[in-house]
Order: sequence, then C-alpha cells, then structure tokens
Amino acid sequence: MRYSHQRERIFRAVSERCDHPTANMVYEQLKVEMPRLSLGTVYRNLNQLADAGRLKKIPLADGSCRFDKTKESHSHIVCDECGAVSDVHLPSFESFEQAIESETGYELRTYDVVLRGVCKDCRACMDQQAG
Amino acid sequence: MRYSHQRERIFRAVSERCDHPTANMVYEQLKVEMPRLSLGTVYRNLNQLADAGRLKKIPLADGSCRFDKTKESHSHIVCDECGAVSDVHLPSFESFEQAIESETGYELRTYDVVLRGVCKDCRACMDQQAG
DNA sequence: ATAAATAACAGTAATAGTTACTATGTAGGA
DNA sequence: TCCTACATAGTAACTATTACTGTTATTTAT
Ligand SMILES: [Mn+2]
Ligand SMILES: [Mn+2]
Ligand SMILES: [Zn+2]
Ligand SMILES: [Zn+2]
Repeated sequence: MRYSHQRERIFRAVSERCDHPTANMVYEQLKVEMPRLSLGTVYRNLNQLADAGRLKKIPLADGSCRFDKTKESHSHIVCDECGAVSDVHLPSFESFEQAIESETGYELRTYDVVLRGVCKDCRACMDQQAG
Repeated sequence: MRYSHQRERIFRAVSERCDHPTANMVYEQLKVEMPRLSLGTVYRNLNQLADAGRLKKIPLADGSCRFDKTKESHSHIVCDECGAVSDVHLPSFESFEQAIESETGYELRTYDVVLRGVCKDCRACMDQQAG
C-alpha cells in the first residue's frame, strides 16, 4: 500500500478520537482543512486501513459503521438515545468460546458484541424531563 | 392492531421456520401462494409484529435484518461463508449485566450478541476444496 | 344489512449508507 | 525525467429499508 497524504490524515483522525467515528464524521472533521477531500475517499481508505489491520471496523446493527483505533477484540455499548458508542470490557468472554464451538459445531472467528442502553448523560436528561 | 390476512400469513411463515428469515425470504416464500403480496407489506408487518412482541427482530452487522419466532433474549451465530443464522446459548451472560452497568454508567436495555464463524457444512466444503 | 370511518394494502418513489465507475492526478521506481 | 500503477475527486449506482399515494378491506355505527 503506497503512501497517500489523505490516508494518513484519515488514519490520524480516527486515532486521535475516542468516539468511534463513522466515515461521515471523519469526513466532516477533515473537510474543513482539506476542502477537496471526498466522502468516497474517506470510505475507501477507512476500509483499506481496516483490511490492513491499522484500524478496526465495527459494523453496527443500524446499518452504519464505526471505526476504532483499538484493534484488539473488545465489546461496545451504544446509547439508544444519543447514539454514542463506548468501549466496554466483558470479563472472560473468551472462556465461552470452547463451549460455543462444541455446542454449535461452528469454528468461531470473531464476535462483535454490541450492547445497547442509555448513557449517563441521556438518563439525566430524561429524568429532568420526566420530573 | 386490526386483523389482516397478510399479517397472519407473514407471522405464520416466520413461526414455522427455524432459519431466522429476512423480510425478502418471507416475501419469496409467500408470493407463490399470494401473488399480489408486496415486499413493503412484508417489511411493515414484520416490524409491527416485532413492535407488538409477537416476533423478535435481529438486526445484523451487515445491515440486513432477521426475524425470529423465539422472543426470549438469546444470542446468534452467523456463518461467514453461507450466511446461515443459528441460535446459540451463552451461559450466564446475564451475570455480566450488573458489572457492565456500574463500569459504564449505562442503563442496559438489550444486548444482541452476534458471533461469527464457519458452520460445520461450510467447513467440510472448505476442507474438501483444500484437499 | 348498509354505510361510514379508518387501518391495511399494492405499487412506487424516496432515503441512507455505502460501493463502483471514470477521468485526472500523483507517488515512487527505472 | 518519464513511466506506470495506484490514488484521487466527483458522480452514478447499489441494497436494504421506509415513506408516500391512491385503492381495498376490516371494523364500527346506523
Ligand atoms: Mn472500541
Ligand atoms: Mn434465534
Ligand atoms: Zn446518550
Ligand atoms: Zn455455512
């Protein structure tokens, strides 16, 4: 994979933020400083970076994709109200793997565990409105 | 919700199969006997049935949705090769919930755990091809 | 039983997220 | 410096799904 200025900026953008941005969020951020950048380029490069193992792609159930600077296997929790995506540590999820493989006959490759709920901020908002 | 012939047939179609069909799979099955049925009607009714709690909606990471006759919370495993969706029992996943809520500050609503791997049949195929 | 109200329908257009295409530009090696 | 492959911007196409529009069917009221 040959060097490109755009790709490195896209990589840095994801690496420097903790909110698991979408392609469009990266595009909106970068186009301020790079007015000629196109959304297609962002998508293409994010996927290339994920294929190359420099980023992790997290496809969510709503059809959108998030990109993650953390490459190691870990789980996520999504706020149903504001859409925020946060990391969550699932203790000893790995211990299930053996049992699952023998129960299902599947050879397990990956697991993308996405929990859903309401974040602290949104709970506060909702309580205020209700109260 | 008022009775409709179409809705009951759509409900029965999902109830009678174990492969977690998509809206389109239900449509393909039913249109043979109901030539005037439309895909939009299938989508609308599957979502209504899910909202009413008569079916469970399982949005997958690839953007497609599966519908499940089993309404209780349970997890799924998807074959990366053939796309098959099977049930899988995750022992004591519930025991994590408390820990997750205090770690993240989220109020947990649901978890749609989708594992991915290769099913027994597809493994056999792949082994054969490899020789 | 008939008629009025309205929920559901079929058909089609629109949408969102993403990928593919095409012509132009640029990185990096000979 | 010049070549070639890869990257780009801009745009069209795509897939799964939802929304719109005029028609039909189910329910309720007479
Ligand atoms: Mn993460
Ligand atoms: Mn199931
Ligand atoms: Zn929130
Ligand atoms: Zn398979």
